[in-house]
Amino acid sequence: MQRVVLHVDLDSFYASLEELRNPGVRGKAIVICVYSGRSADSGAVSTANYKARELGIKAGMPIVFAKRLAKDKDVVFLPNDIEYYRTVSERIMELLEDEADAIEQVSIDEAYLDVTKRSMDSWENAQKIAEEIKGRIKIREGLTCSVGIGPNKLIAKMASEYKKPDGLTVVRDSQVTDFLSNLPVSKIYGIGDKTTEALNSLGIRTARELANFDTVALERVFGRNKARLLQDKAKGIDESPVQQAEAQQISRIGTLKEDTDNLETIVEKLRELAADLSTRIEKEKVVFRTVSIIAIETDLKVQTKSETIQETDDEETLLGTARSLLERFLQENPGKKLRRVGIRVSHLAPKREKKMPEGLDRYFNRADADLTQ
DNA sequence: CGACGTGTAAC
DNA sequence: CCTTTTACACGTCG
Repeated sequence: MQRVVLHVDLDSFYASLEELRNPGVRGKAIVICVYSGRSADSGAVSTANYKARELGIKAGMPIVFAKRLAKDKDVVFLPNDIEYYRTVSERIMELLEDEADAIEQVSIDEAYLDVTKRSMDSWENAQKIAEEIKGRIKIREGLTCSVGIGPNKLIAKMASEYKKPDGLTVVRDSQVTDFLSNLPVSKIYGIGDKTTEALNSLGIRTARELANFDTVALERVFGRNKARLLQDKAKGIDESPVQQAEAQQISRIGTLKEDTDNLETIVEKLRELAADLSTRIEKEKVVFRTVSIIAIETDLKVQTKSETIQETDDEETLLGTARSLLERFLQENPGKKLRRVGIRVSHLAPKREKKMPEGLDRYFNRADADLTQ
């Protein structure tokens, strides 16, 4: 079944929005930061616009590094304002919904669109739809985006990467092999540093080499599933549908003012995070069965601890469970101090509408819970 | 198999 | 000297 899939990626979204609402910074190098609050410049770069990227400033980099690169240059550092970015994002996603047979939002600034039907299987028509989308986003919001078009999500995603910013790249099914052939494996979506290293040590450097590599030998290194996944990617194969997936887990994480192993100090932070998480749980109308804490130590090593309980959506239960997990963690790791701490809920299920008076439901068997839609 | 924990990846 | 959030694969254990 041949498909036509678009990937729409808003160009340096956060930075562009700040330029739009603050004319004073237009045309300058702009760096959007997540400040952690433990010292003046602690935190990381969320987005750098293209002017800032020219200086070597990139997303994920510590703010202090970015400031060093910006030394003596005219660079604007701004704190992020996710609330505002989300508002604009929602408007754009609504606009995209009108342009697609199906849509899948993957992050605040990215979405896949299946346009197979409305393009009538024609790449030319798909390109017209993409131009239409780019025009609308430009007129309505003053923003540019990069669009990739391909026979599946993987190719659409890599096509949108191909030309940025304000790009439009079409990779027809007949062009997939050529598009990928000499691409370094590190540029394949889903292949990161570790996997690139492992592939390189097998002498594999390009997508073509990966696609043609002996499958059995690859399986010995990566296991059957991962090996299959890797070779599919290298061949541009991706059957996953464009559809909004239900959330599997929801989490919140925060940075402590200073490294500590003090129970009450950490619980205070957990309390904040649990409150925030509960708001989201309520908004999503879900219940959860598993609670985890995420402990990030001074050396940034991550450890998790989790417990599965009776299905609930109660904030007190959430915090209580997190607290007991934290107590266990501190007991098992005496002397270890935490830098950051997080809380997560998983095993989510849609919340059922209450049909009987408060509390009465506990007299009934809950074995049918899995059948709820 | 379900629960739990870790690693990898991307944003 | 360092953010945040999510997904998924996989190993291990009982």
